Amino acid sequence: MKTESTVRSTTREPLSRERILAAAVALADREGVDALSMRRVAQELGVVPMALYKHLENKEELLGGMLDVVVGEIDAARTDTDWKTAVRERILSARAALLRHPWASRVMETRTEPTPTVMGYMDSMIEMFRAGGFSIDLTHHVMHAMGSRLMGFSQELFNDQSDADPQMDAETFTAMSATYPRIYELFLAVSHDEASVVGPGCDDRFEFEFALDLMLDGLQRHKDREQA
Amino acid sequence: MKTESTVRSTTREPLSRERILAAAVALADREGVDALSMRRVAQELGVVPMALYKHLENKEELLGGMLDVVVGEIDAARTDTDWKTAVRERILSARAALLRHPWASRVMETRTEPTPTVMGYMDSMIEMFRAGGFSIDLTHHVMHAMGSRLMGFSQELFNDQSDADPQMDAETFTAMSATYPRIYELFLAVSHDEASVVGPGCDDRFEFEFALDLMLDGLQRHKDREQA
DNA sequence: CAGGCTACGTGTACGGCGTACACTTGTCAA
DNA sequence: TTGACAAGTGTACGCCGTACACGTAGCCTG
Repeated sequence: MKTESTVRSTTREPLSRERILAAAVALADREGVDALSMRRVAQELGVVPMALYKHLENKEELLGGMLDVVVGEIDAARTDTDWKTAVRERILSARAALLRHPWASRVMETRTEPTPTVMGYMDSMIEMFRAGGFSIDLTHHVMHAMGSRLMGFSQELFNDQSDADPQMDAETFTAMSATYPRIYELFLAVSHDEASVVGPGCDDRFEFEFALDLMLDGLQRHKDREQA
Repeated sequence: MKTESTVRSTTREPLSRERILAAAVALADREGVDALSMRRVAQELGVVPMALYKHLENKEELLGGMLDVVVGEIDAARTDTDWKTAVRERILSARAALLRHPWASRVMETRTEPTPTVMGYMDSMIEMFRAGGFSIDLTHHVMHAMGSRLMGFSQELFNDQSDADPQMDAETFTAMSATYPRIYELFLAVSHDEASVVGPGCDDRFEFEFALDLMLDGLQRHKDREQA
């Protein structure tokens, strides 16, 4: 029947770059970036893998597009405060976006070329520092020094202590004290410290802001010295 | 002939974890980490892929072992100076090791669990701060704040401007000035600045040390405040 | 010296990946 | 009606990591 086939074809709404990216982001949020393959995304959309290639060059472009979605969630820059507050808040907004999409920082690290969206974000970040009175040279160094922190993340070397905690039995615990006495000592102190908070482990937000403020304060001093 | 086969079998010296790791590191140094597959490493050693699995659990362990090789190249901690000098020099030594093996930082970012070797390195790093008079709490924050910088690297968002430079034609250049005026301005200033150095682009070492000192100075201040 | 155990290297095979390329099909303008 | 064009399909290729069964050579014990 003509009508039915027409109905069916209009019922299944057509693919588009946006629909693909949304599905991919949702999949990565739900099952992690390791589960994200062209084939899997296609399956999620009820479509054959090669169909994606009508809207995307390749997987690289898919990943880039997904990052653009995340970057798009970062708040715009405030213009009604001093540079430090504005930068600080924006970076925390970026961090919040990355926390909603935990795969994003890892994908970002992997890529070599930034997308136009990311470039735009960097551009507006530069603008914030320049508007705050930073010289071109200092701003340049700042951008390097801040690095990925501008995007709201910093790579921790062992990021997963919250995971290892509960299953750590007494045996490995004491073994650790012999092999890595300093780490053990730190670990012990932190566990005690945070007894009031839910469970042991570090307060990630505090640690991030500690490091962020360390940098911002240092930059402030550099700027003041430069202008003096 | 018995003798010949005996000779042959002794001529081809047996595989070992060390030989495999060395071959893998050499391969990654030469052709990049993307070219590194179990099959490729095996081929490099004139052996069938599955042979590697007699000495290694899986590819994860191969990567971990490769990182251990790199970490093993980092100088030991000096004990004859103040904490800041000692930490600074050691981190720069780590950076030098990573520059010799450009794939290493990316591999490190990828992994979740640190190897015992890396744990040992972290332990000794903690020791340096503690010996320098940092409290346990502050040391803890320091470790988080320093993050991957402790291992001698920091992730830059667009790490490859030196590559894009030469082939950038006038057209894209002016297009950039319209789309990303602030990046353009920065770029222009930097290019001018470094005319004395060989070619344009940034002095990576300077940028790394700028950020490192920014952190170390900030930490110094924290420590002094704490002790006051 | 015989026999078997063990450590090490081999061969084959499986399921998954990204994606090239040739094909159908559905839509709409001329 | 037709025929061009865009969107989705199907098949296939060459990679990947690695499970598993199989030799085989060397040593240890009887």
